[in-house]
Amino acid sequence: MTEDMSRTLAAAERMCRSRGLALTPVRKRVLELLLEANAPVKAYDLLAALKPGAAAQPPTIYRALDFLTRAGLAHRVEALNAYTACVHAGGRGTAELYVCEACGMVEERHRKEAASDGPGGFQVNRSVIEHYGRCAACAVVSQNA
Amino acid sequence: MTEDMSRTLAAAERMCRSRGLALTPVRKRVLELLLEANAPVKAYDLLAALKPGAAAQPPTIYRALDFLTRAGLAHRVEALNAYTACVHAGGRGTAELYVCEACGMVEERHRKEAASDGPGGFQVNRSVIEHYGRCAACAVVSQNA
DNA sequence: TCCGGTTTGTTATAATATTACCTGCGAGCG
DNA sequence: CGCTCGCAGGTAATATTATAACAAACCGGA
Repeated sequence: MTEDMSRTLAAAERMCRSRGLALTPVRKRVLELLLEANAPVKAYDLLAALKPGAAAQPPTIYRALDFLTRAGLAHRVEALNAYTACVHAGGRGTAELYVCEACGMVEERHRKEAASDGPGGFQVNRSVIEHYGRCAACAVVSQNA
Repeated sequence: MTEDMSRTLAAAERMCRSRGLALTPVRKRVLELLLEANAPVKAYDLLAALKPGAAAQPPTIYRALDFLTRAGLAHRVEALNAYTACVHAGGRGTAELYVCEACGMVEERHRKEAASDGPGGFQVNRSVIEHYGRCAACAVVSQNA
């Protein structure tokens, strides 16, 4: 576990405490697994990692993911049916994800706010913004190939 | 079938002919179904609509949807696992979708460029941009409620 | 203590999507 | 014509992703 991860976890704990959210062992463990992975993780892979041997059941993981995403501690990567830890624990506003298709790395930017409402008076509640391509390192490699 | 739909279909046919793509009966029918719906449609709903009685099998519909999305005639709505016809048949660039959570309507905007490349030299191939909220009409209704 | 809410466990099943293999059809060509 | 090659679609089976429904455990406050 890197120092960054410890810091992010600690920040998550503080945030939950201050908002009265329960970061239970299961939830915390799932967040750790997401942080350890350097790429989006599938729900069933988390499930397998959660209780090696005595396989946990799907609702366990989906409930934890639901909690984490609501709390702003994780994101669902819609186009991959996968999940990734949020690096700006509990950050407000829309997260914009840059997913490298070569190495899996996810960069995250937070848009300041509420994406200017849409065309013809459309009121935006929630936005999904995901970019797929190659991170700088992988772009170089594929150039050489 | 509205006049708009006929026009869009005709445009799709022209586009396919000019690019040497085969808009076969199955594919055309699926596109019609997407156009008739005023909201994103699930793959299995299309499947049911495609061959009432003699249920078609999943690959039929997924192949058609794959063709249509590649051809730029339809979009997959990632966060809904659903599909919607593209109103700018074959338009280039990234489509940005505004999905009304009340009535299901989808507005579509096309961003001109290939989305400015991302942070730290990230090269974007493909972007998913989906906004969820309320269209102008539904926003008014919910205000009155 | 008892109650009420929240979290987790457990079983079953629903919904979404893909693999693999086969059939048929039409274009190009000897 | 007869061949074959490639694409489109049919079919069966299965993989993957997600939820429903209900029971048990836990925990704080009245």
